[in-house]
Amino acid sequence: MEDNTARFEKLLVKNGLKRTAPRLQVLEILSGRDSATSQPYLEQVMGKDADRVTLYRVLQAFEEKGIIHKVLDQQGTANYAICSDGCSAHEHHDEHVHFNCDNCHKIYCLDTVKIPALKVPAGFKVDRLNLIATGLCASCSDKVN
Amino acid sequence: MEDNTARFEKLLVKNGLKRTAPRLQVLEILSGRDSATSQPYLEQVMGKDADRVTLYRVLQAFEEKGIIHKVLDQQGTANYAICSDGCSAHEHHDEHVHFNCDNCHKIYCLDTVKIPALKVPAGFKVDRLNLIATGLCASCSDKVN
DNA sequence: ATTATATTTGCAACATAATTGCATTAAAAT
DNA sequence: ATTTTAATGCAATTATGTTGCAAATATAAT
Repeated sequence: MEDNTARFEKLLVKNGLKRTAPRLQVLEILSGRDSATSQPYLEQVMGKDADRVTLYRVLQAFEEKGIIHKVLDQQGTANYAICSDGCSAHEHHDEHVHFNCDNCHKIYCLDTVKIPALKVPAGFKVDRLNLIATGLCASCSDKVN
Repeated sequence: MEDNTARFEKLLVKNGLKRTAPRLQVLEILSGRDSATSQPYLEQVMGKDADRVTLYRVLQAFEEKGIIHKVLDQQGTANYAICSDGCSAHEHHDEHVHFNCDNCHKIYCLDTVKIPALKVPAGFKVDRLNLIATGLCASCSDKVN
């Protein structure tokens, strides 16, 4: 599947968004990475191809439509990853665990790991869960040993 | 136990920190609240009693010593809460669940709720866990009904 | 009590991150 | 082709966090 572009264009149209260069570029970059991508990184890679403000707005629009989801890392920096197919504007299915590596600082979406059920005190109504595990990723713990 | 001040002074001395007005004030404010407190709120309450920079440094020093711990809310804003007694500079015991209310935006430390054990893919080494639940707190879900 | 010291504070300047308004441009609809 | 609507880029502004340094203050030493 080399023709990502066509796929992305469809994705945009489906969500009522126009097919513009900055938007396609963001989708290309995000899809080409195995972990969530920080806003600063995107900004750096895109360079002068797109204004900083445009990037913010693209990310915001994508998030609202459920095309991408935001994960905050330990420092509170926003990181973005393309949502799996189940996501939509109204129903995010990103309740999987995010893994933040202390060494390479990548953020992995561990789609296979589900967050166990949780007992909360009476009266509390849980709507969403966000679990961030920190430590060493498989690749980095290999190198250390 | 109305004499918090004496208690706080001891806490500072124990951690090799001098007993200064801004530090005591931060401890007073944090201890008087039932949920984690955001940096902006602290800044607002302290007003011109302390410089913004001082506040940052006080919070940083407290965190390093294990006197308080930081929780990031959904927006990535730093929130602080006094650690329970088990905490120290070297060993934070803040692996409990934090609850972020959508309505009042308070952050509760649910000390009683433990994070369930987690299965991660081979090679990943988990060091710390941070689980944020979002929804309605007991007080707010009461009001709604 | 006074002085010495080491820490802490407050200020100024700077750096980074994010938002808003508005004119211009580009995409889609007619 | 023209119109309409959405998106971009720029400038200005606000929020957030950091650093260096001189002045002030808490504690230890005398």
